[in-house]
Amino acid sequence: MPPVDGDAEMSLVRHAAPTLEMVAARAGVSRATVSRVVNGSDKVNPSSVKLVQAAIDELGYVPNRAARSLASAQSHAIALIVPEDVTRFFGDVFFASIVAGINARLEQTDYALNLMVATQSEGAKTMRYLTGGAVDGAVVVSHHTADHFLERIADTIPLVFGGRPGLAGIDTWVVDVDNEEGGAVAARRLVERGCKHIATITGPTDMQSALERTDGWRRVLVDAGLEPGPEVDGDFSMMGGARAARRLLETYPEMDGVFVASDLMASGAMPVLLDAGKRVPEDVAIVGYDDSPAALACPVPLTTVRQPSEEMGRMMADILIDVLAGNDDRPRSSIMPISLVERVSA
Amino acid sequence: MPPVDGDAEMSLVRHAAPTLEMVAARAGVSRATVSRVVNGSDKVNPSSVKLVQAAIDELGYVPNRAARSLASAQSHAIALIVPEDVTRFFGDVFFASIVAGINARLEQTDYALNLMVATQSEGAKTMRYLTGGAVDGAVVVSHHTADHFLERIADTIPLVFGGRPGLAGIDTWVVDVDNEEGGAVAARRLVERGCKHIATITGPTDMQSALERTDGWRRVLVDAGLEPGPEVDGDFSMMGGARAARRLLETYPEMDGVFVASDLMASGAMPVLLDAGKRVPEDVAIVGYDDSPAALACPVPLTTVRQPSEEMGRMMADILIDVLAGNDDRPRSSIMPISLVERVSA
DNA sequence: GTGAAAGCGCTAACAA
DNA sequence: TTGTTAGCGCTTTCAC
Repeated sequence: MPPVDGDAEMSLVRHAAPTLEMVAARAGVSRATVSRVVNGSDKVNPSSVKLVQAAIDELGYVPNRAARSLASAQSHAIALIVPEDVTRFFGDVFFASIVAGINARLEQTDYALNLMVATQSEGAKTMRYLTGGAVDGAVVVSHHTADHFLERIADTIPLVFGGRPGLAGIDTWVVDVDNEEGGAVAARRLVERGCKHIATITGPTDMQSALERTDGWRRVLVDAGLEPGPEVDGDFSMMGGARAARRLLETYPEMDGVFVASDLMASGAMPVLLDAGKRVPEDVAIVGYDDSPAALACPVPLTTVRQPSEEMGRMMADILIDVLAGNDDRPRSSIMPISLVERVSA
Repeated sequence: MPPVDGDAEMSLVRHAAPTLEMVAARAGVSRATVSRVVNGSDKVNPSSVKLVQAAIDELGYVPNRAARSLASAQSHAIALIVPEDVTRFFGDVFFASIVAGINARLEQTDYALNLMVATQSEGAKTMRYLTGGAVDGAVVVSHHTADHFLERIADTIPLVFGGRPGLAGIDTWVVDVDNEEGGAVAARRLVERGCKHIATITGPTDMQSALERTDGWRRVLVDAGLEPGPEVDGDFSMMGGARAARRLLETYPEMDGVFVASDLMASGAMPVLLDAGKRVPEDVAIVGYDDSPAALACPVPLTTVRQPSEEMGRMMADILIDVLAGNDDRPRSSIMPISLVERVSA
């Protein structure tokens, strides 16, 4: 009983996937040689290479990942670990861009990206997966100080953290943005415009990134010999931004410049200021943060601080790939620079 | 030369991962028996099961995925295909929830989720990956009519489409929402409230989902013996919603109810109406769509139509898993019901 | 530079 | 119910 056409159906004859052995036979060389060509070994006779390439093209050969992984003890996959609610994670444009960057870098390799959402209770399954050789390394992206199970993972496979500082206890690679400098750049812009009474609408005071932005803003004002204006919490939300703007209008009417620590808050604040009869940027200049779509949706196009989120993703992937290739001497910490996107509001 | 401690470093002694064979030895049974236990075969003596379980726990055994895949010709991985820009895709809360649902269902299995972003040019690499046995099946999520390369993939591995209708030419599984009914539910709410002059702010007229919502809205009004009010394009954006609201205020001042086809547009429109002195819901009732965070951020909490996006994701994964298990008689099309979230605005 | 041969860790007949 | 025996398709020494 020949197993050849065992499960062939009438309508769908599925050709058996070509194997390395078939390529070897077709090209008239050994399997080892084909393997060398496929993996780009330099010690192969050019003429053999040509033969093998032809056979590969002709047969449409694609190496079997499972077999390759088994033999080489490498999965050629990396995990994207999201230790958080997926919806909130992906709803954030910042993270979405990071993923885009990771993906962009990975596209140049043959690494596959596995999505691992480490939900509340199920840390155990994730652990088994990650430490069981399913992936060669992982990228961890999150707002929060990460969970402790990551510590144990970190000494099984290489980890690269992104977005925010990771664990205190472990020594892995971290890619982050310079929030302090972001706030500083925004403030500098306002100062250079000639603003004298500069306030800020901040993010929640229990978020590290928010605090750092405010620090940078304050530093520049002080350095410029200006009295820093009020700091009002806008909660990183649109409504919060509007509320904060109203408050500033009351308590700080002389305000002629304001750094709003997220574009979303700015898109809530700006209409309030306009409604109050302030011209933007003539009467009050506004600098936002994020360079999100909201920045363009504002009544007056928003000058804003851009975070290189996609580049961050690319960098994270790049580091991991490099480490996986054996170059684990990359710097442990990479702080990405921010930049100012100049539009109309300031 | 014993290979045992070949690459052990001073600081990091990595124990060799326990294999099935080691478990078998520890439990005093054959490898086949261990395999049966691991894969939940029912033809194993309970006492053997207990022995094997103990050995597994003790050794911390985790099956090697590569070996399993190679031997069983199944990857135990499925792909999430995003034929679109990642940032835009994940920025959409609707899709983010779908991914959450897919993930939730997959968590109950040992399928891994591979993220495949089929970017512009690189269809070829994706093709090779998908048809090369790297995944057992795939879930495709997108706004758009999908690309043609998916057709070729569809006859290699099972595909489940979600979000919006997929290709015309292929016969696979589709999970979608009932947009027409969504518009109808919204309109019905307005009618039942006693509104007589009901307008709608629509999405872009070149999007299928937007058109269907308007159709449902119109149908209900006509059935109720009401003259449908104006349909104004709000572009699915906040600014567009505000613009549309202003337009309605001018051209349709008698308006006492409005269906706004996305919460984002509603959050732009509502402030305009309030500013014009309209009370919500007393003077103008508003029903939104999406049940997104924006619905709660509105000045008046928004009554809105909820799409079961997470359930959709779960359903998609469920279908795929089922099909992969051999039950390919699942209905080709699953239309998920929408529901009304009742808050204050209508 | 090339080939032969021995596995990687698991599953899946088949025998017992 | 259990054990034995072949491989799955690839990489990788090791001779040549």
